[in-house]
Amino acid sequence: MSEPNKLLYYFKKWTDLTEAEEAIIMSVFESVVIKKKNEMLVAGQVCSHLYFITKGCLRSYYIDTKGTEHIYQIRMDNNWISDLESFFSQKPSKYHIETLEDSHLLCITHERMEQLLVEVPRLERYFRILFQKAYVNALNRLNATMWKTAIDRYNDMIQEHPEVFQRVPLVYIASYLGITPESLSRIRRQK
Amino acid sequence: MSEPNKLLYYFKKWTDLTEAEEAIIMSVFESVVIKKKNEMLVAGQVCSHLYFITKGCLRSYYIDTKGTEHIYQIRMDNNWISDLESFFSQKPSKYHIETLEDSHLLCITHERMEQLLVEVPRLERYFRILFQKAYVNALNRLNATMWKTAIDRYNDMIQEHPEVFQRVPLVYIASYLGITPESLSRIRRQK
DNA sequence: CCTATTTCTTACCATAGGTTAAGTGTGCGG
DNA sequence: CCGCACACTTAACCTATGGTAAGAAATAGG
Repeated sequence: MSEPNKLLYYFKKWTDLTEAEEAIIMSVFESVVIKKKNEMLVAGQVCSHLYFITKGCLRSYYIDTKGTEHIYQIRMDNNWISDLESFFSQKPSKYHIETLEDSHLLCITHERMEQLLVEVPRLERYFRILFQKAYVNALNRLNATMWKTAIDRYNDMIQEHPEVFQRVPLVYIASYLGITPESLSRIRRQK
Repeated sequence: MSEPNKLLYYFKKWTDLTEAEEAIIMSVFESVVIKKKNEMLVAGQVCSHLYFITKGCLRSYYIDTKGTEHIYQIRMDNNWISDLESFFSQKPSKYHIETLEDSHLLCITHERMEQLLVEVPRLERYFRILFQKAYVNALNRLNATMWKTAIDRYNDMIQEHPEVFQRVPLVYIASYLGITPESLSRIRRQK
C-alpha cells in the first residue's frame, strides 16, 4: 500500500470519502523521509506541519527552566504527531519534536490543512473522533500519573505498548512515565 | 438569553448554522435542573448523556481500590461534561459525575447525538475544535502534574481559575491538583 | 577489531508529599 | 438556638522518588 493510500485507509475507517475527495487529500499531503535525531520542531518556532507517521518513531518534549528534557509523547507507525496548540493557532510552540528513527512522514501545512477541512468537510468527522479519543487517553494518563505508583504505570505500559520497549531507549520511556531513568532502573531490578 | 440559545451562541462561534439546523438542535437538547449533590453517573453504568452546563458546577471522579475518590474534572457555567469514553462507546463507565451546586443543564442522549451529527454534519467541526482544545489542555495539565511542584500547580490554578476557589470546597480542589487536603493546607500556610 | 559514546545500573542521601490522628471553626437543619 | 456534620488546619512521622556521582554494559563508528 502506498503511503498516502495508508492515510486514506485510516480516514475511511471513520468517515466516507468520494473519489474526488480522495484525490484532493492525495494532492495536499507531502511525503518525506527524515533521518534519525532530526529536530522537526524547536521551542519558540511556530509548528508549521501536522505529520502522519507511516513508518518511524518520534518524540515530543519540552525543556524546563533548569534545562531538563521532559517527554510527553512517543509516537510510532500510523499515528499523528504535531504540537496542535501551535499548529492551529500558528503561535510559537513551547515544545520540541524530534525523530528517534529514520521516519517516513506525510505532512501538511497549517494553511493547506484549514483549506482541506473546508474543501472536504467530511474530514472534520475523522478529526473529531481522533481528538476525542486522544483526549480520553490523555485524561486516563493524567489520572494514572496523579494516583498510581510509578511501578503500576510501568507495568501498564509494558502491557499496552510493549513495542515501545523494543524501539526506544529507557531514558526516554522513564521521562514519558514521569520518572528519572534511575527510578526506572530501580523498578526494573525489583521484579 | 434562553438556555438553548446560549448553546447555539457557542456552536456558532466555531461553525456556521442555517435556521433549519438551529431548529433541529433546539429540538434534540433537553433542558433540566438538577439539585446539588446529585449523582448523574455512577461507575459501572453506561454514561447516557452529554451535558452542557448553562449554570452550575459538577465534578467527575473515580474511586480507587482503597475506596478513595480522585477528582479529575471540575466544570462550571458554559462547559460540557460527560464521560466521553463511555458515552461514545456505550460501555460501562469507570467514573462518577456529581453536581456540586444546583445546576441547569442541556442534555442529549447518545442515540440523539449520533443522529444529530449525521443531520447537522457542520457540528462535527464544532466538536472537532472542542475536543482538540480539550486534548491540548489535558496534555498541558499532564506535563504540569508530572514535572511541576504542587505549589506551582496551586499558583497556576489561582491565576487561571480563581472562580473555582469561590465555589468549590478545598478538599475537591486538592484532589483535582493531585494532592491531599493536608498538603494543600500546608501549601496555603507557607505563603 | 578497538575505541568512544551512548545506555543503563547501583548506591548514597535529600525531600516533597502521603498517612495518621487530633483539633478548630462554622453553617445549616431541626 | 442548639448540635452535628462538614470544611479546614496542624503536627509528627513515613515513604516513594529525586539528585548526585560513579561505574558497568552495550552499541556504533572509524
